[in-house]
Amino acid sequence: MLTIKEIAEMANVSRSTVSRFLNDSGYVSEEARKRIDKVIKETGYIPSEHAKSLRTKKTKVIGVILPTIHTETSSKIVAGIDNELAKQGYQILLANTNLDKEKEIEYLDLLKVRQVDGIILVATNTEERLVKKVQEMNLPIVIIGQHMPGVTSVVYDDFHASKEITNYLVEKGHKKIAFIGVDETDRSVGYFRKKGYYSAMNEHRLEVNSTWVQTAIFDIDSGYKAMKRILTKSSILPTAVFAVTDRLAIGAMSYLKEQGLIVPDDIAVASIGASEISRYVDPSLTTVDYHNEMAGKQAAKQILAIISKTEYQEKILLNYRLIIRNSV
Amino acid sequence: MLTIKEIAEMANVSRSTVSRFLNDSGYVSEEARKRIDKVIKETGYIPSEHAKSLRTKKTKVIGVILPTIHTETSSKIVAGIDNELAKQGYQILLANTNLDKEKEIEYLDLLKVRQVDGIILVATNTEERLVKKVQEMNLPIVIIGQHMPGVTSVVYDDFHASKEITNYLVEKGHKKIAFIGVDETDRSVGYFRKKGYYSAMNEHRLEVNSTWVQTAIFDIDSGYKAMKRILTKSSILPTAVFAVTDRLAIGAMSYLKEQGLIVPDDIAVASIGASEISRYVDPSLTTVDYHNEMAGKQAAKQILAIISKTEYQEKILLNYRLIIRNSV
DNA sequence: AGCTAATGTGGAATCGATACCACAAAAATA
DNA sequence: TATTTTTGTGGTATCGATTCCACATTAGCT
Repeated sequence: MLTIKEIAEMANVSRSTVSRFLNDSGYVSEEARKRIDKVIKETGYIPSEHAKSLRTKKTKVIGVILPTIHTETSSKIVAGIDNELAKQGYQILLANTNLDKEKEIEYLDLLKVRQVDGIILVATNTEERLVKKVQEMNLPIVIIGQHMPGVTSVVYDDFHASKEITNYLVEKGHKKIAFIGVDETDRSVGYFRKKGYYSAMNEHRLEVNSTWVQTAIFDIDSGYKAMKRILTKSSILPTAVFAVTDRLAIGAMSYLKEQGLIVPDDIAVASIGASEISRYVDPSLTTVDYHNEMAGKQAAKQILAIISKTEYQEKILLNYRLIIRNSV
Repeated sequence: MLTIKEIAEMANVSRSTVSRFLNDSGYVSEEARKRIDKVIKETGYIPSEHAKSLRTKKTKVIGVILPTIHTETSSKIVAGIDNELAKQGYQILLANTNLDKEKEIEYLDLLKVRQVDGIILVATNTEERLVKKVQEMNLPIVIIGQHMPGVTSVVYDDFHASKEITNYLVEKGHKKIAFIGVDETDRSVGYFRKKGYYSAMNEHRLEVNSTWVQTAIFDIDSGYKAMKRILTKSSILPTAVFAVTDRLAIGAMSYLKEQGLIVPDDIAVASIGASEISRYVDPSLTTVDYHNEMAGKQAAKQILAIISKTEYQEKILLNYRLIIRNSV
């Protein structure tokens, strides 16, 4: 590989001069400039980023830790991050945990070793150990999707979004509303969305039958099964169901159809996510748009601000938008 | 940051010894080993990857260039790659071209500068300049999705998949079959899939009305518009349509529904992709499963084989599977 | 005992860049 | 003309690791 030394020799200057030329730091005469430029163009020389980072301690790489890469939410977030970072010449080093909480912690170290300039963590939980680790990282870091004390974060307004969509179901005349959620260790999706649902139900003095509330994991099939449990175990059948993600809602609808029930006439379905297909399932899904790309974009902006030590907010609360379609 | 020098001092040995300990190269006495181990555990020292790569010329990072990150295909491929690479302690440096062909070439250089150990390119075209660049890279590289002479590649069997699904439509009694494709500079999705379609039509001596063949781009809305063009411009209406991707098919179905046409009774729809939602649209989509995760996995295996100089094939042709559902 | 081989250790060069500093020449100012 | 400033250049230390080599000590074998 070509090095700065060879370029220097070929252009008849010192390594220092070439370096100054490359970084536009300090004086370089017009003559020298031309010679160096010519040699570099001819040889196609590109300086080694590693040597550079070794000295400067900067890599222009941001580590991104994802719980899973093949969901629409994740890829939209990454797209948002990437767009913003690319503008500044930063790149993404990807770490996929596959929903393994242990790896979330592990990868923080791994990325640090790679000397990334910062880390964006799309978090699924707020376990003690993770929070502690994050706080001790001593490296610019931004969390997406969960609140952590003292850590810069970009969060969705899960409580209010959830409450609003439940309210909407009530407005539409539903009194018996079921809920498909996920484990509460996921504070945002699990805990706050459930709280929003209960809060709305309480305010309207509506009863929540315990069999109406089911816990699922994140895939479509799990939504199917949860809906099945609701229908088979409940003595009083609900007239509406709110699922915390689109995928769960799609699974639920799939079971309802199988049972010959009509959505929304027999049972209304609503969810959160606004995935692309939510428009194309039949009936189209009433859901909440969370602006995932915006989340990625904001997180990227924050991390760049932290790195460049310009001002940044500690907490960014994203807004959301209710999308009314035909499933309610 | 902690360096090897400090560890050496604290453990009362030389840097060489610490290095030998870390890499299990050469002799280290039991005593020294214990002392070093203790110091490292206590301090939480982690060696700098940059310094390491500077000397060893290895980074354990693979660059992945994607045309777009927020499609299911892409994220599945990346998931496949990631799974395989993670086993060997490799990580992914992501580069997203946003379908910009210029960037595809640019990123090859950019990743090289970062001294990645290899590159996996999910290609959308086989333009002269790109091919030339790839061949000149002088770095382990694997292409997914397109054929390139002299370059290791993992490809789908577009021609036969396309032919088979067209044949299936014919078997089902359709004689007037429309086609929604994409630009032919995308050899795989654009050119070969179209060829497969024509080949099947020819073999059955079926006529192809020119208005039946429409070109779209990759999103759902574009499928909608293409379907609209087919219906509005054709004097003889087709009884089936084959779209080269699920998203296009979903767009097409959405238009058909809007027009009050019943799928599959009035018009049958088939496509390629087997995206998760293809099961959940109504009617569920007859499509071809391309095993995208497998593509990623194979590409990762190939690149690791090239790096470690073990044996590898120049071309891997993936198999596919027809999934028969209700849209035909 | 005498000699080769195995075991252990540290010094120093090296990877490819940056950055500080000394110094020379030319230009600007007194 | 003398002196300060500006412009331009190269030498050298440095970043944090690895690796080769020299050298010492211990063990193993006639």
